[in-house]
Amino acid sequence: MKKVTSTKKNSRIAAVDLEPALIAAAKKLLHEGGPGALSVRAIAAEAGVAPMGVYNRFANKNGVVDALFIDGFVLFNGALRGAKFPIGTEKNVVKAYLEATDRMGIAYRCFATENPSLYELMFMKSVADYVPSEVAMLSARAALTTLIERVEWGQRAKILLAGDSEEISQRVWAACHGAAALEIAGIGPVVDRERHFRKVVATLYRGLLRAP
Amino acid sequence: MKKVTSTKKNSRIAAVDLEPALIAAAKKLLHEGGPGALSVRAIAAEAGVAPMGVYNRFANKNGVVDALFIDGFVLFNGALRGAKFPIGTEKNVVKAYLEATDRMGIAYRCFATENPSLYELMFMKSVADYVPSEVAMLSARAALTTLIERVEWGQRAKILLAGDSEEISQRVWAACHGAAALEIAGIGPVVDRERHFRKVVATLYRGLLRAP
DNA sequence: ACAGTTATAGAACAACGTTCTACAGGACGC
DNA sequence: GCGTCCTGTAGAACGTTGTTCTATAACTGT
Repeated sequence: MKKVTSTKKNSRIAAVDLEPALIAAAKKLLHEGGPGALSVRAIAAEAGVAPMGVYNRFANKNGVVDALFIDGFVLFNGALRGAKFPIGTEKNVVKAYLEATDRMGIAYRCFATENPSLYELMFMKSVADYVPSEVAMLSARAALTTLIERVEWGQRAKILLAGDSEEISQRVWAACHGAAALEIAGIGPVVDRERHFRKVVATLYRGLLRAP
Repeated sequence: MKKVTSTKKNSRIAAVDLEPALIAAAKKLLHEGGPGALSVRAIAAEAGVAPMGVYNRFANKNGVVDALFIDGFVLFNGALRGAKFPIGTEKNVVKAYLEATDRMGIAYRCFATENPSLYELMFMKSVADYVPSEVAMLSARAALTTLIERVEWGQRAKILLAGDSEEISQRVWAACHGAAALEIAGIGPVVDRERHFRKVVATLYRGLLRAP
């Protein structure tokens, strides 16, 4: 084990930043083998360390899971924010807005289908006995904020119905999550899953329109 | 172990119909302790038998889970069908129809919130390494059929948009499931969960209306 | 250089799903 | 009615899990 000499006093720096290494190892295992492959021994082995290495950095296995959870929501939030949003100068604002919501739906689905195990971990309790920590819940909350901003934009532009933007945003989230979750679980007869997902989002937004 | 004398030839009947007893035991454990409490040893002990009793009746633990899955979908389908549906003689058909969809949404949410562990098992992969069998998938499919019937009713009455009723029904399902899953997972800031759930369903159906 | 702290590896423990191994007791041919 | 077969039973055992314990080795501050 190579150690890094520390400059901080009264503290000892461990093997080359083991904490990120463990998280990276866990992420890799999760991605390649699903939640079932996420064992303390496997994580430690992947990071080239003994199982105790995990417990020296985290309270327990769920501590690592929590890190994945938080990291996942950062990625998730970034994916949502990556969907270009109309500035408001378009001639047909409603059309532009709905196209933007469509892009965001696509981004949502892409995140879920490209990282199904991560998505399951974040939303589907796939890791038994794991309950998100307080800070994890905050990072989840941050992702909702993105949705809220989009909804409030639509409300200000008089495109969407007025009302509690937090609650309305969660309606959007619920629709997206439902479609994504059923797709990941392989439940339902729908074959063209992407089209279906976009239809779910579009239908919900149609229901939110001020003047349909 | 009390045995039941058999009249069938060349077969031996085991302790008082152990199979249903094991399923009942599993159901009780799931309901009281969540998916984590569902262990082969616990199921067997609850049914007053050795762990091998499980393997004599089922292929493995997932066999029991599959039974719970199927049973859950029968219950679920019954709950959905229990929501009274308009016959079509009402003076305001649209209003009656939307009230019926509201009732069905409430029934959906009731099932999920009253049997959260069962709902997780059915929809949220809460039992690791469990994949529903073919027949289990069929029972899940049967529940969707109920939704399809309701949607097709609305289409025939010219209330809802025309289109692939299977796909449209799954949109409804996705919205319901999304709201239920987020509620069970405790994700999202919404406080009045019942109101929110009904809003989700209502918003989606508004998006499906022919003439809003 | 020495004392003290601390992360480490590896063994150990309980519980898990599953398999193996005897054994007991009803069902069948006679 | 009797002996044999078969089958469901209990209990131990195996490998793996999360977690804890223990002894050791190595860095830190003086």
